[in-house]
Amino acid sequence: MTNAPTRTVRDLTGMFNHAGHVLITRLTAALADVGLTPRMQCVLIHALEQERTQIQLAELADLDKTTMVSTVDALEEAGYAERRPSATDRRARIIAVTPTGARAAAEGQQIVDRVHRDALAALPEPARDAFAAALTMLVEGHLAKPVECDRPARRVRQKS
Amino acid sequence: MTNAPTRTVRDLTGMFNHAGHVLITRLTAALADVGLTPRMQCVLIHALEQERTQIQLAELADLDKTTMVSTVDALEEAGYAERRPSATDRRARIIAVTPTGARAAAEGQQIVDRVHRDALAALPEPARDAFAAALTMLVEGHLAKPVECDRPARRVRQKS
DNA sequence: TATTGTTATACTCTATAACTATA
DNA sequence: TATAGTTATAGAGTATAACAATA
Repeated sequence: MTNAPTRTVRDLTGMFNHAGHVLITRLTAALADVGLTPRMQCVLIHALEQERTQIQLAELADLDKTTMVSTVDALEEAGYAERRPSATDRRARIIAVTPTGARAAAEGQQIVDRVHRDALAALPEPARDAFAAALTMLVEGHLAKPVECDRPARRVRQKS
Repeated sequence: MTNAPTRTVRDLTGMFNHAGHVLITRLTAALADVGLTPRMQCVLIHALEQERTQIQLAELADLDKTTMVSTVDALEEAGYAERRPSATDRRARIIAVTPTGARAAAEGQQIVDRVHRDALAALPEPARDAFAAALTMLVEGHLAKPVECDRPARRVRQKS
């Protein structure tokens, strides 16, 4: 018996996109309870870890710097964060998380983790960790970065 | 020793979205060689299987019927398909694939399969089929459909 | 009254360019 | 000259509503 060739997987792309979209929808609905969007939550968490500028946060959250502006606007309006001048670079703004924002972020992270855990819990125990490990391997390896493309495809820049 | 709790997976949503985006980019670049977009390819293949109306194809390709109009426009312009009146419903149009379109679709499917196979080939053999099976299980099961949501999240309706 | 296909339009999000103030 | 943040705008793609023809 020879090794069976890898079975062709139909619609792999569609499955990734579908799963991502459903999860974004769930995160959006669940995080609304604490006044956050997935994007705000992502930025808030990274801003909480250490002093970071908008540019640094944009990089971590995979956002354009222009998108970061409106995200920080929303965080300020919600009272969850404040722009403060950097002590070392007068061009840059440190995003300081308020106590209220820190509480929201903590609750938000529990929500995010729960949504993700619930999703993976649909897999039988032996497959669960292997699936997560394989997905991580793909995303960090072969699927790490897109090819350059004349007509760049529409993108969903949504993490969590 | 008790069972270890499922490790929290960071950024599961982000990984799905990222993988989907990278694959769309690759498909878009690769399919351009045969004059197809991923969306055209998807519609063409389903139209080839049997006589189908635009609405039926829209359902299969997960497209809005208005998006289907422009997709079929593109297919006609490329000479890959034609709108023909349905024999049984004078409102409906059957999308008939031309011989040229059939050849393009066949080449396109090989391209799609190759891109997907290459992606999965990045996983070690024992994990490959298990990963595909788990992803399918998630998408058909727990992540089958999004929750209803006040502010519906932006969507990438891209299959293949 | 409901459905197919079409058109037009609004809306959301991304991408780009230009500008300021600093470095 | 380059970078951080901002603003404005263009661009791609989705969603919605309205319409004509037909069921």
